[in-house]
Amino acid sequence: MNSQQLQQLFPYLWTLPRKPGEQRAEVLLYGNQTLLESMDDKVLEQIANVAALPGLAGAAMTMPDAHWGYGFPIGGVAAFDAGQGGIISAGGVGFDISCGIRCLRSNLSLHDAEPFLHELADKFFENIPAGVGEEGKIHLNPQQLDEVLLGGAKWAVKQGYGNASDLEYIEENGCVAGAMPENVSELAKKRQRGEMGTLGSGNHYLEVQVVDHIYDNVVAQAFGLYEGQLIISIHCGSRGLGHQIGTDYLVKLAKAANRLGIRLPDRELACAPIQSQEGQQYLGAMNAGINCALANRQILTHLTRETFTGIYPHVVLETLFDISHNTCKEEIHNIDGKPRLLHVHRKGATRAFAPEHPKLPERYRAVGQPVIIGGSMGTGSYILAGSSTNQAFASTSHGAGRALSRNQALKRWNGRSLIDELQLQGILIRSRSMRGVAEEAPGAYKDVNIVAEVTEQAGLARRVAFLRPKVCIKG
DNA sequence: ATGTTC
Repeated sequence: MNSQQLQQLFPYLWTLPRKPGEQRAEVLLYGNQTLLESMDDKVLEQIANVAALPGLAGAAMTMPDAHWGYGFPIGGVAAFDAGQGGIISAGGVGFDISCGIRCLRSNLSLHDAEPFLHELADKFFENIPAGVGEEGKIHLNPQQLDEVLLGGAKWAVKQGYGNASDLEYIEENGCVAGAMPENVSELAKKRQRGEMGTLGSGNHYLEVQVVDHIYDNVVAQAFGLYEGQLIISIHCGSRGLGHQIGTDYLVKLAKAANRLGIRLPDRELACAPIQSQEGQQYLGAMNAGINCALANRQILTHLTRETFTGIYPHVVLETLFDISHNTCKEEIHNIDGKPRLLHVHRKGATRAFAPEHPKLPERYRAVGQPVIIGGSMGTGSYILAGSSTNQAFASTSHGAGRALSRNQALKRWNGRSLIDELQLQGILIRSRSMRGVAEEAPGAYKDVNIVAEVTEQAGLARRVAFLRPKVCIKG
């Protein structure tokens, strides 16, 4: 986009001035000039549309990694007040409900693990189901699937996948309230019955990484991180179930908007008042989708431990944190100094509670919530910590963010040669889809280093550690 | 993101 149309408020905060007669709330864009210039004009159009939706509280915002999405931009944050006619939108959550990252810290250094990295890559590839429509070893009957939707990661731990300590370090302790499996279609449930414990495709991955650099020693110590340490990150979501909920409710919410006379600036912004029947139905289905994703990452954590232990019996893998970046959450935030209960849509945006937030586990209370910014294949990831300077409804960036579309990437790169190039850099890629690898070429993403740096400079979160990839399993 | 044009 052309940054001339924006007005700079602070070094890393911009606004889009309203045109005469334009009826909408304030739009705020976090970033520097380079990141904003590289964004599609559609991002601006989309976030201005969001700012025109009913019941918005405060400003509609984009994070430094924002890019064009369905209706809402990816990297978009918008909070709505149910009492003021505020809406909920499936496009504001994203198709992959509760897509997120589970990060595990190990008791091994890269030096210890170097001799068996190839074996680790092969075994992970063998044991972690990945790819479109790929099913796992777990097949659930309808009643069991409903239990997943109600119980989330707590259900998974009860089944023997992981332990109680995992739950302590998952957002919402592994299970959100308000899930209503009865609001999830039979088709959505059917699609999921064989997909628990699977990675999926696209930008999802399981990575073995090494802590390459520590930015903040005090916070790193609280997070249990040190240079040279081996880390595992699992990026995935609610698979077929979440996608089907999104598809189902786009239609239902569009009908509701029409029935209730809500004027939509874009039909992709299908939404309904939070207090309407359809709004409540979607909330119940979305919360079921969140629990599905939390259970999924918990089972994948178990498979990761099983695989790793098979190669290196003394490994200990503890959950550092598990955080989603596609959700709508009911939270209390201050608007003009007054606390209000809001529904915060974060689509491709990570929650980042500041130090002393009551929902944080004791271990992290003094330093803030771990925030995971996942990089593109082969480029590295960042661990950050929530900051008291955040004024974006406790939200921050979630990843590098695409710079080129999947089609553009396919024209420019070849999967096989990318894998060869990365292997020369000491990064082992395993994937069944060469097309998928080409679509995920590192060059198709923005520079994650700049995203993390600007995220910190903008006061959204503080950098704690940089993780360099060693093994990457792609869908 | 996605049984990748349900």
